[in-house]
Amino acid sequence: MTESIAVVEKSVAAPVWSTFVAACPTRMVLNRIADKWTVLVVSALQTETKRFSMLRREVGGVSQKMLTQTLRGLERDGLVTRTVYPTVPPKVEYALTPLGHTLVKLLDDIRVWAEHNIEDVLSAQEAYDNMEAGESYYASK
Amino acid sequence: MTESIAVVEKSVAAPVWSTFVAACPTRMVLNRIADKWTVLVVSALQTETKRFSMLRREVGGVSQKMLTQTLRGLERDGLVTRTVYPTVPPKVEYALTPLGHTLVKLLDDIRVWAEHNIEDVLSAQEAYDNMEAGESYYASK
DNA sequence: TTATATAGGTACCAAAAAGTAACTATTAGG
DNA sequence: CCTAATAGTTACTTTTTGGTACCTATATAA
Repeated sequence: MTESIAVVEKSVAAPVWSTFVAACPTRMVLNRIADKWTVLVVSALQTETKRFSMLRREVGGVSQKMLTQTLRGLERDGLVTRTVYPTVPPKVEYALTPLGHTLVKLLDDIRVWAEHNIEDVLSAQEAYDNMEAGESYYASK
Repeated sequence: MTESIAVVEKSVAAPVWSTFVAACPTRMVLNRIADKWTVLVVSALQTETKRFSMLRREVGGVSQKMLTQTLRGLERDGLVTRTVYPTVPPKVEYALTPLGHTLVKLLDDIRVWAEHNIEDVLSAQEAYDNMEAGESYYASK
């Protein structure tokens, strides 16, 4: 066991986030937004408060289980509020918090970068996939 | 099979990225940057070109396999160049491309948002975890 | 009486991601 | 002849994530 995953370890003035640390803020944010449904759910809530079944209809392909799981995670992180109306049948409304709205801006930045560079990435992938035959270029040495 | 994962499907003027689509640029970017090592590798290359073993030392905890895999992915997407010096023992240098450098800026945005809001998120988590007992607040109806 | 609607929960299964350990090639140095 | 150094590859195992199907409660409407 020569390699230990660093765990917080407030040691001597070291570059705290330089190695893999699960508690790194950047990593936490990536773990939050990078799952399969979070971005779609947040986007769906961007304009208005919505009920569970409405979200289920709008976010195509999501199962009940995954929608619940996603919403619980967002609620736990203070990005979404959950309001239960104890009626029959039940009514539960989900809404972005102010913090959740700032996250939308970040997602916009990602989307902008993505749309701006997707062409380059795709053509790079194509070029890479079309050589395969050891055409990796060597340096003159 | 009532729920099909939408696959491109250039249909009637529909909100193309509204449902889950693997080819969505935003999703591609998230898939690229959200794995366990990519951010760390890109960060390590931010300042200068580095050799494989140097990266392995700097990115604490990464295995040979995962470092190779991560670098191959970045190379395929045109974010990193790989230069082989056919010496013995081998020498291989990795460097960010201009496109890779623009990605660094995006990662900075994410890091800034994360560091700016981590306190709020952590306290929200704590609050959420400390109720558990059905204290979900009900609306007046 | 039975179906319907809403908002879930839970058990089980499949697929994907990541980790571990062992193996490769080559040449220089002792 | 044996070892070390670099940059990997491969097979196998574990962990994480996501998906499917079925279960709950309750009041109303037919």
